[in-house]
Amino acid sequence: MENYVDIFKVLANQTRIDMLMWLKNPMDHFEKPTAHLSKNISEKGGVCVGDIQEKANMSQSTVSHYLSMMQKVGLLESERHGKWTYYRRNEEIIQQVATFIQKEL
Amino acid sequence: MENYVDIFKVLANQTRIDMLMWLKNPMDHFEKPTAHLSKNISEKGGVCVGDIQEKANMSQSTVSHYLSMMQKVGLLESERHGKWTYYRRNEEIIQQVATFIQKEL
DNA sequence: TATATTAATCGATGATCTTCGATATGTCAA
DNA sequence: TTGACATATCGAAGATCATCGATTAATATA
Repeated sequence: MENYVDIFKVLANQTRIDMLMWLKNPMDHFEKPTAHLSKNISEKGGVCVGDIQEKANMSQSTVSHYLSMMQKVGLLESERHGKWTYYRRNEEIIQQVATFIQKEL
Repeated sequence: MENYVDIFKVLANQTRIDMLMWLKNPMDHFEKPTAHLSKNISEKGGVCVGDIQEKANMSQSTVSHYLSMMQKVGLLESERHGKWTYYRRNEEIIQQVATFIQKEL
């Protein structure tokens, strides 16, 4: 895992915070989040870049970049299926950040 | 209170994180944190800018600026006594940030 | 009141972040 | 194998951040 400063850098942006919250309950924020996925794959969930981009209303390159930096610090995990890359939250790391602030910071 | 993004911006810097941790247990990190303070004042604690600067080993202006931005977003509170300004943690806000991440983010 | 001390503010410069469009890469389907 | 589509990467511009030294403001004291 990464340094907490790097995680805070990633969180220091409203769009990226929004993305994290959208992914908390994909059904509430995306039309058909797993439309391209076969059932067994879609169990772990995740939303593809295109859907997130549409919601974020930013350029494809920016959204891809944001998602990749969120993954780099551990807040998200990704899985590629065919043409699509699905991103989902890494709940463990997110809780670890909360615990760090609560106990150590 | 401020937006959480602004709090994360403040936390996106190792020196500022260090400062927050030093202030968690001033006795462990500073010589005589309350040397200039009369007893009744020093009960609430706090460390003056000069002591924090010495520990941080950065310029006076940078340290003062950092402390003031930490205060602006609510992570610290300050109190001036004579020539000195004492900074201490705002535990409530800090816990609020932890809770935000744990429950809402 | 003049001076020393502590902290805050100002102005500048280099570094990093934000964001885009263009291009490259990977993958499916005709 | 050639397009079409989804995503990733590249390179650039403008904005914001990090950090400093110099100056100003506030306070105590000689």
